[in-house]
Amino acid sequence: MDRSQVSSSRKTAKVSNRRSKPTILDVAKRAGVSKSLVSMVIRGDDRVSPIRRDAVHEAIAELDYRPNAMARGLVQRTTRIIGVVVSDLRNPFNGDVVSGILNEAAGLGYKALINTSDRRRDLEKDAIESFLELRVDGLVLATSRIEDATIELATSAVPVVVLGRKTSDSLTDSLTVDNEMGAEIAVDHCVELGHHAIAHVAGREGMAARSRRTGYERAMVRHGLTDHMTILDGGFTEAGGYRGGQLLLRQETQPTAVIAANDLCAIGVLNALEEAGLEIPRDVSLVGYDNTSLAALRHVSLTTIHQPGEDMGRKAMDLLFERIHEGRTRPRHEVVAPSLVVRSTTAPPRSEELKI
Amino acid sequence: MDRSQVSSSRKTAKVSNRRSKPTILDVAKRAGVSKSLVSMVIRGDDRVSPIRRDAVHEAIAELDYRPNAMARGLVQRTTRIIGVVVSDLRNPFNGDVVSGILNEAAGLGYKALINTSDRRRDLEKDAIESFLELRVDGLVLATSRIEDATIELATSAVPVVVLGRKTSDSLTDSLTVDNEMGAEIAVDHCVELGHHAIAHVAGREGMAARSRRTGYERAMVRHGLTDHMTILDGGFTEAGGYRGGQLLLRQETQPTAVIAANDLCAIGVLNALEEAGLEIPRDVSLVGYDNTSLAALRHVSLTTIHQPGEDMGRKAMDLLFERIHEGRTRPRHEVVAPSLVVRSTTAPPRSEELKI
DNA sequence: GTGAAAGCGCTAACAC
DNA sequence: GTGTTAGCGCTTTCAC
Repeated sequence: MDRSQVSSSRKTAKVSNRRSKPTILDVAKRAGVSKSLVSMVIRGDDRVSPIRRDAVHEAIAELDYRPNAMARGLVQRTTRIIGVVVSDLRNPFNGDVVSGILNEAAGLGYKALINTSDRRRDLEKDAIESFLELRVDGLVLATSRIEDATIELATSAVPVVVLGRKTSDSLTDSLTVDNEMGAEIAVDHCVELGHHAIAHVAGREGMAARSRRTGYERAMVRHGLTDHMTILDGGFTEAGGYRGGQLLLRQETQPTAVIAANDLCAIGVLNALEEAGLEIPRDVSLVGYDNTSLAALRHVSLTTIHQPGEDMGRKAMDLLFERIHEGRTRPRHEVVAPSLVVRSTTAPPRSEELKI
Repeated sequence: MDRSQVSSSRKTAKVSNRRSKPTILDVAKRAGVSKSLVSMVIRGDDRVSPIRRDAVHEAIAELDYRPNAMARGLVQRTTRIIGVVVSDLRNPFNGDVVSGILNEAAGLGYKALINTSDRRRDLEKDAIESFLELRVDGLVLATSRIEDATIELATSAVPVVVLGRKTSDSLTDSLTVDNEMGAEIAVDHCVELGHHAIAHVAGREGMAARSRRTGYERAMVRHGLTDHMTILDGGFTEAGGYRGGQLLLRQETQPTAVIAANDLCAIGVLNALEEAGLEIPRDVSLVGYDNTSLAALRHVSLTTIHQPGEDMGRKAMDLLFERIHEGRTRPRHEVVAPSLVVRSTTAPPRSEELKI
């Protein structure tokens, strides 16, 4: 009711009226041209005479006009927006992924918007639903525990790429890091340094834990170190690593190198070993996994396996683009390679122990 | 051209046609009612007969219909979306803030979308501009180094709350943590434990560094410890803390407690002190700032100052809501209180040193 | 080169 | 209770 009063007074108070924003029509009137002319200027159409173009630009500046993305999206049936759903914004790795998406998206003329389920599984569906109602052009799902049904739901509406796990349906793209390979690289590194007795403090649950364990086993077999294989119960937490470290100390022949399930776990192992008077890497070499900011701490300086978060983000955006603009319909399941970051927790074994 | 062919064949291939999504009209036809009836059902209007309501719901499910948020937004002139711009998604603190916004927004019937400038100042404006074109109902700017002009630009279009620093203009709401108070709390804690010689390894630049330093000074004066005041050059990094720690070791009368500029800095101090053979907290007590995940590590277990990120997010959303729905126009500048988290790096001073 | 007119999908009066 | 209608702000043929 008072809304109509406001809009009827718009004509007299164009600029200062902060309630209803100027429309393309306001710009057109002010510049003395038609709506469509303004539209063309905004889109950079070159068959507009310079005189009018300037007039339009001036009017836009004076009115502080900003095109309405909803109106445009409605008619163009595309938003040039990619929705990104992440499970946990507190995890810096997701920050890397998002950063990669953002950069690649910008280069391709897209914008990315992020929504998080805040670790709550029931919110993942909401987050996705919101994006679908917004009519995003594509979706990146970086949330490992999401339900298959939810993924299919999204896929039926828009191109989707799932990060961090393989998808069960055959329609959705996926992008994963090769956890087996990561663990193998870690073992290879230790072997190259001269270690034979290499233990693994394993994670407890989830695909990542299983794959890393498998990779460890495979590498040990490949190097003919089957007899030296030791898998200890640990977990992805510092406490789990500590537990694993204590188990390690009780082994009759003590390993000279340890591959931890992740960085946090490695810190736990470190604590347990140091408490027992061992020195890292003099007495025992230690490799983490994930290359979190923890590992980079000088105080820790952990040799670890890096997952290329930014690259994954970029790649995810590329996969989306292929579907949106190049009409690809066959799903792709990309696997990216992790890499080794050598810091100060690995070294050749002590000569005494080499003789064992 | 072929688009029109697609839509003309829509009638025959309603469900399986994944190209153009069903509209409210498709639902209406299928349910044998009018558009507006469907609209009412979706909005939960209770003056629709149950028979028709069911028919509509059925049609919606069959067609996998999803309302178009853009079309709705266009006519309602509101999106019920809050835009959140953060400078760095790798910083877990921002994760807390976003989480708070999200939760509060959900309770108030809003959704929040996040965009990041990825630490690049030139992208902040873009991020904001995108949100404004999307016609978000409000904006949370959690990016400390943003330019004043950019803030004003945003404020002229939509309610804005700036996090982490006071705003210079008198229109925008702001929400800050009291850094002075935080440092004072840290000093108070040490004094209560019996310390007198309390040093501060300061940050190098920025408002936060200055405020924490001022808070330290004020508390020392308040406790009559002016003679014991020692401010060392450090920085917000681990290396900076290490440097500060070394300076500390060179003091003629050595402090029994240290307040670091932040947690990272505290880790650096810790390293320097431990390398010199000192034990924490037996020989020296240490307080960090920020309560990052680092501080919680068992290996570190740092007493520190916590900033209530989630609360701030919630509060930011509340401030926005006040403007949007309660028509507040006078700006509010809220300051929230930090709190002390006691862990294992602080203890009473050794009795020998008490006698000094 | 430029303008008129027809929608994009939806909501909100307003009739009945 | 239900249908009709008039836009929301924009792009896009299609004339001129």
